[in-house]
Amino acid sequence: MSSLEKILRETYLFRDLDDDLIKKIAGESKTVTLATKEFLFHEGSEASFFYVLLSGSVRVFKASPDGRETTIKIVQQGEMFGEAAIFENRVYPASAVAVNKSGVYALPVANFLRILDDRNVRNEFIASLMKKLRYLTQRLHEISTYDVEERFFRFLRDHFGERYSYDIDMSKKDLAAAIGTVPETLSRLILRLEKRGIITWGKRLEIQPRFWEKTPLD
Amino acid sequence: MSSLEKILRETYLFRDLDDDLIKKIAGESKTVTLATKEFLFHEGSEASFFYVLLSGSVRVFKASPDGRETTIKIVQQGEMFGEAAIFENRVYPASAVAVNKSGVYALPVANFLRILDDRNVRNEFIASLMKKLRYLTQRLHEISTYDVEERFFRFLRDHFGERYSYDIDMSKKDLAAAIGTVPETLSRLILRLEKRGIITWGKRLEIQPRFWEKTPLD
DNA sequence: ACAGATCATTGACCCAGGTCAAGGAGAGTG
DNA sequence: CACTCTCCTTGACCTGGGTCAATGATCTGT
Repeated sequence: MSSLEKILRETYLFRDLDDDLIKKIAGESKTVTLATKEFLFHEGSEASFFYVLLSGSVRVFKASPDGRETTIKIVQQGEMFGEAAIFENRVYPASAVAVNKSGVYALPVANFLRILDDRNVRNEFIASLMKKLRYLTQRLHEISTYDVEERFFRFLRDHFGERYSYDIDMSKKDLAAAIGTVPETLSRLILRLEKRGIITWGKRLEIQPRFWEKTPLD
Repeated sequence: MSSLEKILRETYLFRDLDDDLIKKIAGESKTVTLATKEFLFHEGSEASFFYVLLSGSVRVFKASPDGRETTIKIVQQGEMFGEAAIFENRVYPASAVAVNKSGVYALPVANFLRILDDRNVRNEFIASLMKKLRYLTQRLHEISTYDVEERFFRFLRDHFGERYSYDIDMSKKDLAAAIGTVPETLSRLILRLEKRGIITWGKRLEIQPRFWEKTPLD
């Protein structure tokens, strides 16, 4: 079993696939390594691959003609992305750029349509789509309902888990984008939270243990 | 062929299905009529059906504990909705309420899993999911990038088409929700646009023909 | 046709957070 | 080591649009 096959076994999308299918997929696809700030694809360009994130992290965003960007999601390890164009619209509806050094598994869409006949893959695939649907629905709700401070904590919890100490592996600029604001506002938020004694932002981000207990985010 | 079967033939999700499958589906599902403001399902309740809108329109929204709502989408005729819970999460992630008198086709999720084996249905289904994914992505971007005025015109165009005269078949309250604002702001927007001579809101909403030409929304 | 409820409009107020501008602090690079 | 970039921070400013409240206008059920 090649190393790529092993990697595939680890992505939940393909873990239940039988050996010959895995071989087939592995043979026709590839892994790509991305440097920080390197683009994987651009909104509007032809979508010939879709991806699964193996390591690092990738920011998916949309931009308007005037240059304003909306970060849709910071992709997490093991998640698939760039799949929105498998059928008709054969262009990516958003852009993807590496937030830091990342590795992705790239699968040609043409092959993928065939392996959708496999019931397990298909179900995993559809389940992934629905998970994304729920994510976007939730995000839309959060953006229009909660203020920056609440979005900040929700992002921490959803992205890193509910911890007391975080290793924030991205620039504050990217973090600001991830919670739907600008760096200035994030900077001021952090200052305010430090003054209130709720967080400390040194090498790592520390959150006062009492805090989560006081503010159940749901 | 029963009348329900005929209706199914008209929804693009099932139009390519062969006769015995259509019969099977029709036999195990039902149509429901909703009065204005009647709920079809509530966020968090068990999802045993998913739906296709046959007539009227339905508003899908999420609410937070404190009562604030976010309208995710005004469902259009022929669109499917409430499907996000077919696999794991067997509860609806949002609520659905009729904006005006509506008819929906309700399909038990249990049956649906079986008919996903049919390649055409499956492809239509996945294509629908991806369309929704693109919709939500776009909407997220619009909400965080464009102001109320631009969202107003984009909603008109996306929901009714690029016309000069509209029959707005929903309350201003719902319209305000649909573009992500409150009735007061919409009211003031309309006043402003009328003063500027861009629209007239009588029995129908009229837009000055020159307007669309001057403002290509993309 | 009446009463109560919901919807729409308008005024007054206010504030979260975006924009613009000006330094500083690293971090590569030649 | 100087030079350039990009990032981060902080101050000053301002505005879109949300909130609250009061008054009409419409609608609904009985």
